Amino acid sequence: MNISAASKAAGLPIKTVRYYADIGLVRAPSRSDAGYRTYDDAAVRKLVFIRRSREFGFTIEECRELLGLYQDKDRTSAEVKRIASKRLEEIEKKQRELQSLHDELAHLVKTCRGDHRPDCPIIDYLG
Amino acid sequence: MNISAASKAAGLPIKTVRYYADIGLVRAPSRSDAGYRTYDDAAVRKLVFIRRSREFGFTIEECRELLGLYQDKDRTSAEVKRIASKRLEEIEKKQRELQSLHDELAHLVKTCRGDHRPDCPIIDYLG
DNA sequence: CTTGACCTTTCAGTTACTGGAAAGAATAGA
DNA sequence: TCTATTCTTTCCAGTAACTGAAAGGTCAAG
Repeated sequence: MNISAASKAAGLPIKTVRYYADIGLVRAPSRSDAGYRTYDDAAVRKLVFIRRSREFGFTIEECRELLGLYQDKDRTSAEVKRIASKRLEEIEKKQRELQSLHDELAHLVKTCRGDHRPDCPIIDYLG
Repeated sequence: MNISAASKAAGLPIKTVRYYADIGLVRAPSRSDAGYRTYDDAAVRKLVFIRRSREFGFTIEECRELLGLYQDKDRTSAEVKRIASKRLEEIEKKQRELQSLHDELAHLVKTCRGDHRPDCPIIDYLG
């Protein structure tokens, strides 16, 4: 499987697949005589694993850890859970931040008349 | 006012104040003989304005626009409201994304036993 | 006069890619 | 077989919004 087939199968842009190889996250298992990266199903599975992990917002380094655990038959689920819980807390923190931002900004937007005149509670609040 | 006093008054790191000057967002109104940036109250007010805008998540370019409107006595509140509404929609979009991420991940974390054994619904889901 | 705090510029690094250029390799069609 | 197109390679640069560090000039206190 050349890189374009692998990238399609994994649901990732070619550039990204190459990037993941560069940083040693998921290397192509082999190269053709001409130097083309050649992927097999196992490599594609790893790419899919990374894509899903990234979709959850795990950083590349966390993905590296998770991929290590994915391939480690002696892993403990406690280790996986620790990483996932950390991410979950970050999500919850972000949610709280967004919520208060939302409430404040929504209030300002609601009270701004949005007409041709210059007076504006949004600007007043920021200034 | 030298840069450190201005940065304290504005609640921004010195590096950031210098950065904002570099990109032409808020330049120091003058320089001392030795070339030190010198800030006055009006400049500090602009820095505070930018800080608050950034806290709402407006991009630097949006901050530039907002600062322009802040200083424009002929602005219309409609223009301000348009920018703020756009940001509000982005926040709401992000909130929806985070909510579904949260629900999925929370479910996985809850069902993971987190013990010494390798079987793990989180890893299963990602793989 | 020296010490230490403060200021300057410039360069590099951060995250996770993405775009583009130049050039070699493979393939399909005439 | 020749050619046109597509695929691949590597390398370099850019993104957003800073942040850290290096190397050196300035200023106030003791």
